Amino acid sequence: MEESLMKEKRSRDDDIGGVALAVKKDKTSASSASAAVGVGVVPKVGDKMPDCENDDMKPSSSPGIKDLSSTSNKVSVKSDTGRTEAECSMASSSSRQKQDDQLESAKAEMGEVREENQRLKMYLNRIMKDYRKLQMEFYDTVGQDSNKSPVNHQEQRAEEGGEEEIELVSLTLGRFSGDSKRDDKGKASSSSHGKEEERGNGGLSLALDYKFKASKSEVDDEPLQNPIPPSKALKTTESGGDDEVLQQNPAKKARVCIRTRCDTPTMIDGCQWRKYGQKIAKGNPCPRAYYRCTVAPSCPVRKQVQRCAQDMSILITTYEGTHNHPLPMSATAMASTTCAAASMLLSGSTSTSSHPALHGLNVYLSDNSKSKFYLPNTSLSAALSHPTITLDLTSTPSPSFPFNRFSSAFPTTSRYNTSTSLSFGSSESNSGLLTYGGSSQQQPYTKSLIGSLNINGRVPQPTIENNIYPSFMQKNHQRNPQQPLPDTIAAATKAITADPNFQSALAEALTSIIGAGKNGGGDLAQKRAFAANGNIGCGSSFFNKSPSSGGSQPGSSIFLPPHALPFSTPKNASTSPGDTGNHSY
DNA sequence: CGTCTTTGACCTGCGC
DNA sequence: GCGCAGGTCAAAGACG
Repeated sequence: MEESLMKEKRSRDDDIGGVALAVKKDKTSASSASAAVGVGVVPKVGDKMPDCENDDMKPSSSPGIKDLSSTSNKVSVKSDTGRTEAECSMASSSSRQKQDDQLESAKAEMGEVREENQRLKMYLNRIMKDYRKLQMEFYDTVGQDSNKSPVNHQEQRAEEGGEEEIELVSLTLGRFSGDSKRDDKGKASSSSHGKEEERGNGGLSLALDYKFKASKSEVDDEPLQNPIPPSKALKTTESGGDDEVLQQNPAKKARVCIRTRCDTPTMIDGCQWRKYGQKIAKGNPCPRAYYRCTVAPSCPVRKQVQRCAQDMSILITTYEGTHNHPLPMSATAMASTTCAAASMLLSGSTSTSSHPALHGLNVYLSDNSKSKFYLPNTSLSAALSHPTITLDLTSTPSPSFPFNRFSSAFPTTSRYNTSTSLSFGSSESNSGLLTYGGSSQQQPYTKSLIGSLNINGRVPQPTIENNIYPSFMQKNHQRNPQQPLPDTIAAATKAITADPNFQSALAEALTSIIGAGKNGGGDLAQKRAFAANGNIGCGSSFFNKSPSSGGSQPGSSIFLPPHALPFSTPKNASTSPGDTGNHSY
């Protein structure tokens, strides 16, 4: 709204400039005409431009519409064309009269434009005032709610302090503009590497965005970093890191671990992976599979997939590295999220504020002092050689989480003695996939999913064959009546993330958004997502498509049947070639 | 026949 | 220095 107004205002300003330019143009033409006369060119009949050459008639840099008249006054004096001064004076007089007319009309026009501009300014100011007023009301509401929890209390304190971030939840599909830093250092590998990176910088990225409005420079936070310092493999392919990464985690690889409930062998994230190894890790009877990105031959990104020892239904996928190639559109969602998580991890941030893609995902950060930050359900650890951030998509946020859950799996060190967990909350859903349909068509990426998802309180359908998008808030109220969930966006976020079907629904919604516009399927997907009784359609056809039907299914998600055995990895378990993005994990 | 997975061997880092 | 565990390599086999 604000932006459009500014645009409009700018447009008005341009109009003003156009008028001024037109005036100058007239003057210029007059000057050139007079100059032509000066060299003996006969002016057209009826052309009342002065016959007298006059250097003063040349365009002046001054606003000087009045200059026209003033220079016209000198015409008769300086005339050297052989005409009498009287003739020259008559011509000058008529010319001056015409110019005066033009001047008057131009002045009148400018006056009108100025008035309109003033009106628009007032209108803009009024809207800005209303906007701020509403903003303050919203903050007040959030502040009241935040009193009920230490997490929100901190937010309120931040608001009151005026220096900390003030949160605005928005789930956005947007472009990341800040990959510029990532690729600066190491491009030992292919020469096209950098170009691809540059190309990718403008690509679509998709993230759950929890923006801190009114916070200085937080929106334009640092570029998404490559969380992975160079590994042995990376040394020859890419630098794998920026200075900050290297400074903070020298010789350490940052990883983003994602826990999902998933019956499929691997989490389908839209990227192409090739299995290159498998190991039985100590303490876990389930083998750990090692995958490498095969979208580009030199891509250093790896991922590890392992079942949780405690709960075999939980799939733990660990990403590391940075894609040095454009990503399939369907892979950008996961890439952005994990990239943001890694970025947060590597920036050493104990606040989510610097990583918008993680905001709104109920992230707790905790340290030894037991003080809580706003990072529930995200585990952050550097226990081993790699700082790892865990995004937990499996469970409902718990106040005691994650310390009990991850304490054994991710022992902390003195330096990174923090536990951060990020939860989408899906304790029941068995669709751990985070698959987003591919599409090459650009969409109005910056959408607020809060609005777009159209949460309307409908009862979710029991199966994915139907619209499964539930009333997250209502459902959450029913499930946890003791938990106050006030009617605020923060509460909505909490409710959304706590809902078991959120993953699927969100994935579908994002699929719809991204996939829309590429073809009919995309449009259909969008319609499914945003129409249909206000529910987010969880397009059953998408989820029922077999992965074997081809890796390139624009606008489709892939749902592997639950009977698939863990680690009986199908070929092309996660493929989605298509459009490009560029992301790091 | 090309691609991918499997799997044992090898390498590397870390703790003792 | 040694052992352990994680991670990677590469040959062999499977599959379409």
